[in-house]
Amino acid sequence: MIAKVIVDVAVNQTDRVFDYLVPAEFEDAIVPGMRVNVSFGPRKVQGFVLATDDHTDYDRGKLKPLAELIDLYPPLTEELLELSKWIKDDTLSFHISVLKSMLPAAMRAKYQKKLSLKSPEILNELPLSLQQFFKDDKEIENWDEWRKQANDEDKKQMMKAVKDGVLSVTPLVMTNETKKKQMVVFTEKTSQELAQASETLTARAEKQKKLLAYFSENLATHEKIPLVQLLDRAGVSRQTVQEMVKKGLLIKAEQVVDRDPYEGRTFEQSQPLTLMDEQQQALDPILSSLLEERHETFLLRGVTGSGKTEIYLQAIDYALKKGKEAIVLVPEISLTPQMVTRFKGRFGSRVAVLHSALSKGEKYDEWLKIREGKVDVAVGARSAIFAPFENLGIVIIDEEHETSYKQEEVPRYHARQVAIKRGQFYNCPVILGSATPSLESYARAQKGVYHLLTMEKRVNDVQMPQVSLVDMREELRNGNRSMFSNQLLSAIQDRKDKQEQTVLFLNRRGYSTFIMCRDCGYVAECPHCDISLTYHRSNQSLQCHYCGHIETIPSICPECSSDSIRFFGTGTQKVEEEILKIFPEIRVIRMDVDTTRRKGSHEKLLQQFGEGKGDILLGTQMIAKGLDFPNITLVGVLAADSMLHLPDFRSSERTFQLLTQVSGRAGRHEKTGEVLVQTYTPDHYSIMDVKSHDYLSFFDKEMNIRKQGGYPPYYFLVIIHVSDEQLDRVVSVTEKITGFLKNHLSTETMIYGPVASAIPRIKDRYRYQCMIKYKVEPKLTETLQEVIKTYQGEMARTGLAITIDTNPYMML
DNA sequence: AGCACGCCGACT
DNA sequence: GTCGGCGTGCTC
Repeated sequence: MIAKVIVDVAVNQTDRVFDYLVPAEFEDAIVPGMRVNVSFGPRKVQGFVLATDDHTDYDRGKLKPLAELIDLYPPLTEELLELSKWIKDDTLSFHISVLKSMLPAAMRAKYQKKLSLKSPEILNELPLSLQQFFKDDKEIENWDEWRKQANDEDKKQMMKAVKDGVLSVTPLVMTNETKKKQMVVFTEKTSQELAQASETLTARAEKQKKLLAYFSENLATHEKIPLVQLLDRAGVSRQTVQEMVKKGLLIKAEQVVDRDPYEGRTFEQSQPLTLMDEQQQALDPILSSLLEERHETFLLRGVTGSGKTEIYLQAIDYALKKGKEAIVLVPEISLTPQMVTRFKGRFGSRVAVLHSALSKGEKYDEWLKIREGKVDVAVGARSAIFAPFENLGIVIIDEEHETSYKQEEVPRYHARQVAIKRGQFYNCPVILGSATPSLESYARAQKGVYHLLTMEKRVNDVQMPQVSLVDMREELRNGNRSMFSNQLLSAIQDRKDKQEQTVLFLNRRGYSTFIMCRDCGYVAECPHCDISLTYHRSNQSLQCHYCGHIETIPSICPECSSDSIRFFGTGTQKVEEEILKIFPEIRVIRMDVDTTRRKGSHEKLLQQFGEGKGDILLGTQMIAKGLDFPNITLVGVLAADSMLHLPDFRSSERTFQLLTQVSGRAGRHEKTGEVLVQTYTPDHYSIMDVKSHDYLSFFDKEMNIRKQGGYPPYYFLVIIHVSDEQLDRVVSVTEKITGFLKNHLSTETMIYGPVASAIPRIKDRYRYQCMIKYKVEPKLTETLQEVIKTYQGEMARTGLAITIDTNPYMML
């Protein structure tokens, strides 16, 4: 038997199957989708079995046998293997990169080199300084790691010893998919036997008697108790337990436990809510698609607070009743406790949550529950789209317009496309939900490619919040130079008086604190990147967000020696300070990367706010979504247009989506909500349409602009990034690529470039790009592959880097 | 990617 | 005469 294997060597030349002989002992066990260890050239690597058959085009006599099977059970299903082929073609990634990204991080191979003494008796052949590392059978577990922290002399000696054959290097392939283990204690004796044993103990053995008594009173024979728990409950020490183990009365053992990240938390069981007419009308077509086992993509556009989640829940419930499984994708930042609680509350322990805040091990455990069929709902961020279900009944993508569904590293897949592929395979519906659908999706729904479902009303006929625009130019003219308009200040005061809550939203994107000289206009910039340095208050430094360069804050301008050098821009910390200056008695809960870094702090802050322990919730992106507190009646947006002018054709769309999203936080229940949007461009359509809650109007205007500019959804995009330390090479390579594309692609396709990227230099590397806009281009993949092939040698030898992004989201 | 093979310069 | 530089090519 022959196995077709994709090896874990991510380069162009090895991006194809390699044939291996399957040793007779593995023939019955081997299944496509399993990981295997194979020798590949002179080394050992991991690989994935794509298929097994009896055929090979290679010289049979030269085939190597595969070394070992890693899995008892294939982590990837046949369907996921097929899917991986489509993704690698679509995104021009290496097959191995796609396969690896389908698995939880804990299962991805780690390669290390172990350094050990050839034989123990030659220890004294080593230089004296190195002997400490190898005496008493010691070894260096991770040679690459060791080299990073060792001094040069030791390193040199060590390498010489390897060369002289005193030390040997053993390559290891490993993973860390270990399940959590805990020590448990149990007894094989009956309680009578324990009581008898207790009497034979001396009078001084008080603790031992106590321990035995605890066992005979509380635990049945063979019943296991975790060691930590036992110590706590019986009130004895480890030594006492150890003593009893020695005497053969108790037995200690290691046991694998299921790590449940939500252990110990109870979720109140929720029942399906009665749907409003509009909701029912949206749900019905989904249910019939489920009933008829027909693939269909639905675009559910429902205004904020229209009850989309309830529709998801009921659709899933229906799928589960048919014995099928469900995947729910939620944007990373909105994987809030509130969302998890709703799913856990309805489906209880049938839900696995793949949360970015979980540890590698916890994620692996959740993944395993899916693979082993212990759960039938997976809720998670982007990568949860690869949940290894085998009888998928429905896929839901909440906040479908979110850009985080596009992976920005290789493989650059979009979860929406992957979801539809899986839906087609399983003949099941895919639901894309959003209050502000992406232009791509809504255009498809209009064309009838997706089935459009609309909900214009909020649940219980709650009114949409009143949105007012505050013209900050006007404020400036009236002498208000602060970041708060008078209107916003009095509204905050008003809520404080009424004991209602306020959400203040600061959009940090394209808006950071930088340092500038007021006399000569000097701006502190990174010496390695073409970008200004950001002021970090916590350690009083200037940092580059792209390369991590840190420097101290100059007290005088390095250019003109003036001392009027100062900070510009606004951060959440600054806003908090300013608020407290104006309203010293107001309680502000600030949520940003700094205050939510610690695990669980996100949740904690929201809980505090929910309990009314704060008057104002101040934050960035992360507060825009999903929060639902009845007492929020005011939402203030400090700088609505801060990202409107980013060099990205989606900036208007993002502005509209984000503002609509934050506005939706206000007045979701009995109390009506008010939204104040501060802006310097109040007549921009993306801001005006937020005021009138008019998605369709925004859609039409934006579509027009996309049509004129030749952007999606009218055209498809591909961006080719080229970077290198030498500017002339970047330019010439990009030029050649552009020319090549012009010669090989159809005449209707537009090719732009070479142009410098929006940030022309990062980490001392120059960056150029070339953009392709096309409608139909059957030769695209082939042509792009040709480009990669042409430069693969140069990329391997030198620092030249070329990356291709099909359907890019990051234009920078 | 790694690693071996292989063909030209400065050294015991 | 040999050690070692890194260009080239292969890995079932």
